[in-house]
Amino acid sequence: MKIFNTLTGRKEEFIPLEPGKVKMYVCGPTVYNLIHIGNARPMIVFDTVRRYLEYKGYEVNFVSNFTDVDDKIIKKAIEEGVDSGVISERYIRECKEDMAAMNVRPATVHPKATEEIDAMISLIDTLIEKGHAYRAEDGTVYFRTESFRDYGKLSHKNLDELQSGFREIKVTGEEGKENPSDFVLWKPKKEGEPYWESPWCEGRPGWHIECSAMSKRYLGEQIDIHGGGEDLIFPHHENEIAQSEAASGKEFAKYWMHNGFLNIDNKKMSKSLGNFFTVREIGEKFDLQVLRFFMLSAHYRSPLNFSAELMESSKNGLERILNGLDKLRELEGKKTEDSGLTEEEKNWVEEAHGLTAKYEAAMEDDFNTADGLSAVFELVKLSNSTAGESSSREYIGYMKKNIETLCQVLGLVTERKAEVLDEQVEALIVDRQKARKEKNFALADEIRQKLLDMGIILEDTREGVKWKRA
RNA sequence: GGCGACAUAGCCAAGCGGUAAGGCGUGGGUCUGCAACACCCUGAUCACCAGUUCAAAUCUGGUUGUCGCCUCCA
Repeated sequence: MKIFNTLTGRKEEFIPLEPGKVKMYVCGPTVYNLIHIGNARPMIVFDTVRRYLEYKGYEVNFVSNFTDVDDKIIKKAIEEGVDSGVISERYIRECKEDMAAMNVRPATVHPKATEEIDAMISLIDTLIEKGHAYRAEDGTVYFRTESFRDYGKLSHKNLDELQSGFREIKVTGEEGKENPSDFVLWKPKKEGEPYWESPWCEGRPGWHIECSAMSKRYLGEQIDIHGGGEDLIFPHHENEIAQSEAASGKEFAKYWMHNGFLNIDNKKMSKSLGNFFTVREIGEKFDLQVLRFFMLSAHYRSPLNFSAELMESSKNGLERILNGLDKLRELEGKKTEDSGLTEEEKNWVEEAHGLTAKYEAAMEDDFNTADGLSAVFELVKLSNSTAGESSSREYIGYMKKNIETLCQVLGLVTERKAEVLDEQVEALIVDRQKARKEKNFALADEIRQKLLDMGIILEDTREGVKWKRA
């Protein structure tokens, strides 16, 4: 299995620190509002990575944090006149709901920054002791970037370049820094803000130290994979490396994975441009499985443009897979006896094996879900054109299981939501069937239109009448 | 200003040196009372220019265009 490592800029063979086990950490959202579809991309991407690793037999310890102390959360709390904990708790709850709707599995652990302050203080303490951090006059603690030789190794920049970049920017309120590229580990409280006691001052942790501390606490000093959006490469991940490696003297993460951005109209989403969608908003118009399918249809490192048209197209594509599976389930339900694979079916099974191999090869190559998905489509086509009434039970079972498994690895829910039709709808369908039998098609069409108005789409298949929600 | 990514059919998107996967859409056909589903058929020489090579969408150089990071950000 190959993974593109931002650290080296190359695809590398994946070798876990400990055979059979994978330790991964993915930077989670700051919970000050409903998550947007940009936040959803890393969630879906890394959930898929995790699923594939598990499919390969790895035991995955997956940690993803919630940043629940931050300027934006505090601002919102002040606006609403509540404690900041009320805000963060609320949006953690909402975020988990959105994740579930996207079929993103909960992490093994979801640590919250506010519950890990002790670990952060102790890490900062170690950094000060080792000369990698210092306390300024006002109690702010900064990381001394010059003390860390490898600073810039992830973003492939050196301190000189960074500093020439910084020259363009006015830095205010940070006069206590020895160097403009030093960053905050601990900052003093301001009036009305939540704070914690520390050896330096009453205050709160800087953003970067959170992830270093939580990763260390739940996964140890060294991890296999660290993931996040590409915008986190600098400064967030660069700083995490500096903190973690300066403190432990060991390589922090072996593989750094970064997903590309989700754009709207080819522009990064931002509130100022007004091109901003929450997952919740999209969920009102589409099943969020469609959003997941959409995101997996491109490589995770490519930028991906979002639009309603593309969602519509994804919806139809997903529907094709689901329809194929429906057909197999129908057929399977009718088969009661084993008859064994026919010679012809053996050939098709052989062909399906080849497609499964194609799928795996795609996933092995830096999680090429777009290519993996194409193999699923080919499998669906094979199934659609070969499985029927006369197929053996083994063949139908095999095809069904195969497609289902590959979809599950991608986190696509293949089961239709079990919905019960109310009696009225049920009765209308019976009436329509009766009308059809009597060749009273005018009445039949009238009933079908009536059902459509109620949001029920009918399909007359060889296996009988099927229905689905619009 | 510094660093980097990308440019493949109407749209989305794989491919990473051996002669263009897949999906959506369009048009035609088969099946069906009709519709839908499904199936069959239908489309590109890969931004442009130059070079390396027996062979390039794939490598090199240049041009143009788009985007990102350098500041909170997935």
